[in-house]
Amino acid sequence: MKKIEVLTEDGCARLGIIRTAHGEIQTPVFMPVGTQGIVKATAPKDLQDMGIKVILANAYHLYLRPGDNLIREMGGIHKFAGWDGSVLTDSGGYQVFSLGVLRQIKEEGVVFQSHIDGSRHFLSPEKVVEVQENIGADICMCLDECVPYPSSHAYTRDSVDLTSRWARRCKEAKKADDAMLFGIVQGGFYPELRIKSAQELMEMDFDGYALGGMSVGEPKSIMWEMVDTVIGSFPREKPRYLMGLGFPEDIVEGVRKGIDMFDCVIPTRHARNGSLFTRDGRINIKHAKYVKDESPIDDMCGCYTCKTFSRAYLRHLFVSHELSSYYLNTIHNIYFYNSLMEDIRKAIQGGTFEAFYDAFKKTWKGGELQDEHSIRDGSDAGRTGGR
RNA sequence: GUGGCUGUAGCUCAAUGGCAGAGUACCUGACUGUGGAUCAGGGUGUUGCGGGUUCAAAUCCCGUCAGCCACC
Repeated sequence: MKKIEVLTEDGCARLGIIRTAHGEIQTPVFMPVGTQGIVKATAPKDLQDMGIKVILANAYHLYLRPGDNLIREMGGIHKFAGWDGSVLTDSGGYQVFSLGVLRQIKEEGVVFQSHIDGSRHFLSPEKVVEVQENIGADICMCLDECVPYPSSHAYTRDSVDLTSRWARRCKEAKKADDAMLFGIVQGGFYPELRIKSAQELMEMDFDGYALGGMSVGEPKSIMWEMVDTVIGSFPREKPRYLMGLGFPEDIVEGVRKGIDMFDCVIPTRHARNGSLFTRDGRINIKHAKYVKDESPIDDMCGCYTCKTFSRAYLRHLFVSHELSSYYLNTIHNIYFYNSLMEDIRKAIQGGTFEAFYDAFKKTWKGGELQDEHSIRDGSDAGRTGGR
């Protein structure tokens, strides 16, 4: 069954539509992270006004607090959190990885301690699906094991096997017909294990395929090599989701390779840390050099923050720890990412994505020190992809 | 007016004759399926000022200025 309608393709880049119980999502799409069902420092209306169609919530966090059963009693996450758009929930597999000290992975599932109160919990693949259905997610993710970098071949192989067994159990546990369930490809940075993982998941026929365990400390060129290794084998009519990425340059690169969906904490977390995106790269609003800067963050940006405030005032708000700083910065960064995705879709639609890609590479300066590194890696990966 | 106490980084304060330090603030960097969190790096100084003693003074002596307290 068709889970994404591919409207047009430009090279490997795809323009498409994913239809969920809460509307249509044009792809390629960037999903802002809203762990608690809401994007930090914003209100749902702000995102709706910008044209955001889908956010990413987190089953692990919502399970611990306020509890998935409570959310179900309150009518589901959409009603509870006042969000009409689509919601994708991450299963908590990544939290098991990132909160590693507290966890124990067994065949049955994961035992872990709450980071909130230290209480012990057990999450199985079945439980994770139940939690996401209670929450009322439009797109659910399987429980997976995200292995650190570097990990041995033997450990990674066993981990892929476990992730596949868990994926099958997730698939069998799923009841809700109106929700999709995505499988997550693991395999660390061993091409044959990535292929094995992808093939085993495809045999189970998920609604979409995610690439997990990326950007965990490995060189970017290796990460893109893994994407190249498996993406060609994915079915055309299923969404492809690169989990946890990334910076604008990562997204442009991913789209070029055929990725449809992205999520990342960067635009929102960086906003709260004063790091703001412009069409040339990133600036940090806390820097003293902006103390009398009357210009907006980006004079080409159409967001409320840029239309209303100077860098000088935004710096003042940030330095003063004024709450509005987090709001205004977040609004800007999400608007920036959304505009980037609109531009990308427009380019694919017009068959000019390659030109867009080249122009982006030429003008984009990434972050401060991160710049050269990212662009160099991106270029290498780009050549590989072009062959 | 007399006596006493205090004066060191933007702020609060350490260092009792031996390389002028801490917390905070500030400056800089990191952050990739979110802790507005956190982590890493940086000392930014006429030790109120001017003399003196000493191999060596924030430290001891003299003078002076400022703030505070007590007493005329």
